Amino acid sequence: MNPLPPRRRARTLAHELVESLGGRIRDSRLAPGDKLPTEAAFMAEFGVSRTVVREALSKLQASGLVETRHGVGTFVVGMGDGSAFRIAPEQLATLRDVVAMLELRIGVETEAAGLAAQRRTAENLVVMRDALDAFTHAVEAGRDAVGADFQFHSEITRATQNPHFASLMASLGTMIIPRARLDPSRPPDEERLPYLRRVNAEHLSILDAIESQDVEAARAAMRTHLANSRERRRRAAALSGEKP
Amino acid sequence: MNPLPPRRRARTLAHELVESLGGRIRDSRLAPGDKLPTEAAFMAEFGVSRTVVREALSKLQASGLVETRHGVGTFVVGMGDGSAFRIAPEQLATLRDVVAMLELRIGVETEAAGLAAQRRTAENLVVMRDALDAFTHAVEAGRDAVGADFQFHSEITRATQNPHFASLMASLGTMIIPRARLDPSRPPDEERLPYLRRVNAEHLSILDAIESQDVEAARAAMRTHLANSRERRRRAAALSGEKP
DNA sequence: AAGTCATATGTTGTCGTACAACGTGACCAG
DNA sequence: CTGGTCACGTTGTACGACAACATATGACTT
Repeated sequence: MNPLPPRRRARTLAHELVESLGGRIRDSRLAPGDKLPTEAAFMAEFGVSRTVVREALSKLQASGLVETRHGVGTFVVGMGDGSAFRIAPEQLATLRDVVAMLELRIGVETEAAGLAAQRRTAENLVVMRDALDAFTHAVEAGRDAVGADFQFHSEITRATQNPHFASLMASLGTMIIPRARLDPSRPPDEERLPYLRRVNAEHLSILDAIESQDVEAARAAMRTHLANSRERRRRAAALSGEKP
Repeated sequence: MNPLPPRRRARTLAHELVESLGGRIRDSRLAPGDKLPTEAAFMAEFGVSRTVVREALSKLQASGLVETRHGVGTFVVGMGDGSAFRIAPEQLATLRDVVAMLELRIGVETEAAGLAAQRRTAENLVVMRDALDAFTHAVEAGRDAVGADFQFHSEITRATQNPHFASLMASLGTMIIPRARLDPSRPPDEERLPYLRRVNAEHLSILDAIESQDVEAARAAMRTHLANSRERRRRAAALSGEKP
């Protein structure tokens, strides 16, 4: 089966334009200082209305890629994603996007777990245990456990003593958390309880491996945990009739 | 004469709206998860047309502050603080920073190599081979091979068919490349040649594994390659008397 | 009475046209 | 040659209309 089905048309026309123009800038078909075609030219080229063109240019402006001068035109100002990695909210709209996000997390967090097993301090362990306690209490009390979950994963990246891991995880988390809280496919409490207990068990085996400084076990436990999360997400989406 | 004359404060109506709404979000008058008023409500409140309102919301979207769902409304998604992952240039000054960067790359690119082995297209393979050819020619001619090196690694992340990997790699690369070119600890050409040949050999074994769709071999080859790079970097730094 | 489907309503997405505001360059008058 | 004015192209804003989408409402079926 194809794990990444052909992209669905969840994107708006303006998004496609942003993607297309952003690509032209990144591969230097449009260099900094160049003047972009006029809005009318884009209307003709892409067969869309001026509304769409203007919204696309507006987004590029906000991203700092281009600059528009009234009565003159729009100009490329920089090669954009130079050193700025952020996940646009609309890139987490579809199941495909969420799975893609989890794939990246598997890579980053598996390695982080391995490094954490080598380098974790006593204090790191304390914070992790506190986070798992908070997770457990939240689950049993029926409250929201997303925050504690994120705190646990976040502390693992901190335990690598490598600021890049923690920084990347932080920027990922700020996009993931609000989504998870508002997720419409969240099952009712009766189904959530065993589900969350299993997540908790997986967390514990990660913590055990890190505490005993078993690098390979930590990696394996983290990979298992995130791969399971991916499958759970897929199943929940299938149940609620979400299209792939 | 001056291609970019001093920018005057081009205060458009949309800009004022962006400022106003951005302020409301930052001082928590609009908390994450809240639903913003409808576009019609904004038209009435600010006395502007829907065009302006939509452009303002579009910019806020691009800034990652809000998210719009078709037929539902616009929602606050974050406070714009830690939502961007960027690597400050001064964070690559010391050997420790470079090693830390390589550790992150090991996590990301090892996973990317595994996914690439599963999903690479014929075109991906062509680009990779071209990049390695360019690398070889540059090495033999004594020219700079950093660009070709980066292109090879970049194409691997693209072969995952997962845009997040490619995007992250791109943002990493723009910081790494200029550094590598100006690296003062680069050994003279006599020492560089065998060093670069070995890098080339490692690249080839990665490509072989990806081509034959051997996931584990691709992962292992990539991990070996980056770990070796880390050690080579350490040794070069030690020789030139750099402090850890 | 409960569940299911169609419909109504509200909201965002796209389109089209029209005009105003702004910069630039060309043209013209002196 | 100099100065100013004017026409033109481009972006900024406005208004109106309809399509696409999501949710709520109510009617209908069982």
